[in-house]
Amino acid sequence: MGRVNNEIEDEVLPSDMSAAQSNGESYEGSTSVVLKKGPWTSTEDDILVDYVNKNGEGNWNAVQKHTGLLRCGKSCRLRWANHLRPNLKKGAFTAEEERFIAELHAKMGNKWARMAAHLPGRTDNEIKNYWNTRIKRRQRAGLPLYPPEVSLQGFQESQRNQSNGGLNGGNRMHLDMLQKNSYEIHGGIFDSLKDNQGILPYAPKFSDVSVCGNMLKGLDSSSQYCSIMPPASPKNKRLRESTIQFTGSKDKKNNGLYPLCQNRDNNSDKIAHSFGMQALLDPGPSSHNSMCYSHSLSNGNSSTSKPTFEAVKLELPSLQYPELHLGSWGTSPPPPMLESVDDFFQSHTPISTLESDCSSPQNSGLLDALLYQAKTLSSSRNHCSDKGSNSSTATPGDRGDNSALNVYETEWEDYADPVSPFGATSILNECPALIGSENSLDEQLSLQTFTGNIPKLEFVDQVWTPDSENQTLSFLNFTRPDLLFASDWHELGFGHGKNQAITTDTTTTLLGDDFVADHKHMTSGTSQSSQVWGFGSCASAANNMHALCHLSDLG
DNA sequence: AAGAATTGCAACCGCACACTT
DNA sequence: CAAGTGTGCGGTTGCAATTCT
Repeated sequence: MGRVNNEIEDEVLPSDMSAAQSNGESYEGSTSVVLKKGPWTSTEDDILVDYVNKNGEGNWNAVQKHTGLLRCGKSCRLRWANHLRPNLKKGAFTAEEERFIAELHAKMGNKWARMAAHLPGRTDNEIKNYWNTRIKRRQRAGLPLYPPEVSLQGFQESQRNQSNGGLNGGNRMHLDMLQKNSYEIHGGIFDSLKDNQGILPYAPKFSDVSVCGNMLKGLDSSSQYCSIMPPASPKNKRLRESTIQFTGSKDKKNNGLYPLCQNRDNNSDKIAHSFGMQALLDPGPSSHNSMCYSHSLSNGNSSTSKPTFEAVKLELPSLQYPELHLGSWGTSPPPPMLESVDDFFQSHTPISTLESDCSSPQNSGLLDALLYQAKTLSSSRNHCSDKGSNSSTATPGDRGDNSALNVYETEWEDYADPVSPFGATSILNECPALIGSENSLDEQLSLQTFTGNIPKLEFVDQVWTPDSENQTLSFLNFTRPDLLFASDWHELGFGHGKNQAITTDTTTTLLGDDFVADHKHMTSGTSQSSQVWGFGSCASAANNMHALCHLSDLG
């Protein structure tokens, strides 16, 4: 697309301003100099390019003085940066770029300039436009904002955070290291970024500070994302990092040595941004430390309270939809089924994250994934009644084969601006139950929202790839949504190896001993994979969740 | 074929930070 | 140290192109 530029007109220095204005151009400025606005002409471009070639970038306000170009400095800079500078890559984003952007956005949120720093030849404006378009597109299609592999990566990293006892607010994953595998998978497309590999030993050290407490305490409910919430702390200074991003491995500051003190509040703020959680996280003393769904109890009425983030802006950091279809919360009429499902999964991406990247067309990129998912969703509507869940259908092998999804090979970033949704917040946001022992009763009871949305899962669950689905359908002949949910929840986070013990502890705390007993029973009574016990125990877990929710209703 | 609606992009705007004076 | 200036970032807007009805 693109407008037909009126570059042919070449009215750089219009002597007849009224004529130019009639062409949709406008002028502004002081009495001495009237600056032009609107589309640039080729002549203007030439002038600007010539000026930059001679004088270099910067000092944009001098352009007008030296060349007579009737453009303000900001406009010149923008034009240069977005259209005129060399090595700009024009045209549609490639599949790899799209996927990479998704990854970056999941980690950074709407930090377009920083994202652009990772995409040579692309501008922040371009990425921003692309992303906004993508949001609309996927929302229309009722699809998750992030591709499954991105979601899974975040989920697994979150799990890893959990298993490491928390994440210090100032000790962040290094983005570049975090994405190491992605770069490798993307096959040298982002070679420059590979320089970062090996700078740090892949496993960073974590502090023992509880991520829940630490992050939540520092959460600055900036009004940027929720007009309801006044800023609770002074605005953090913006960090100029775009150049740091470029420096890659050569920049020690960006490689794990960032001062912790600098980031604490900033971290919390950004993390909250990443999750669109401000409203949820800082509603005031009464709800302190309440995580997702805390609205359920914020006013003592678990079922009728309205969400506190009605004014959430469109920032979508991290595995979150910008718009949560708030109508689906509380007692408001639910939105159309498909969107509801989708929204649910924005917040609980783990369920969809296990879709095998190897067996689906998603390998071809986000657009393909979009088409594929849309098709699948569409077809699922016709089959949802005879198919069980799914999320467990991604086999351990699926995960193991996908290096991009292997959290244990990812690196931690020490981002000065840590907005990674892949921090422990992710898991808190996506799986409130996992918060377990560290959480308040509010959080546990808030599970009601989970179960309340469960019936919607059936559709989205069908997104699973046919292959993996077939493998496990025999186990999944459930119709109870809570079972489906629970199985998803369990299978995703807890079904494998070293995580099981942690999982069991956590869930025991939350869900009670009978859950564990059930778990043991299932594991001892069958040789099936962890998927099986996952289902069985999750049935129990789901029941307990229901009980909790029921309690909250009564309360 | 025509009008309406939607889409996608370029550019602008306001704000905040860094640097200079 | 405060004011002024330059720069960059993220959000928003305007509008041509495209698609839909």
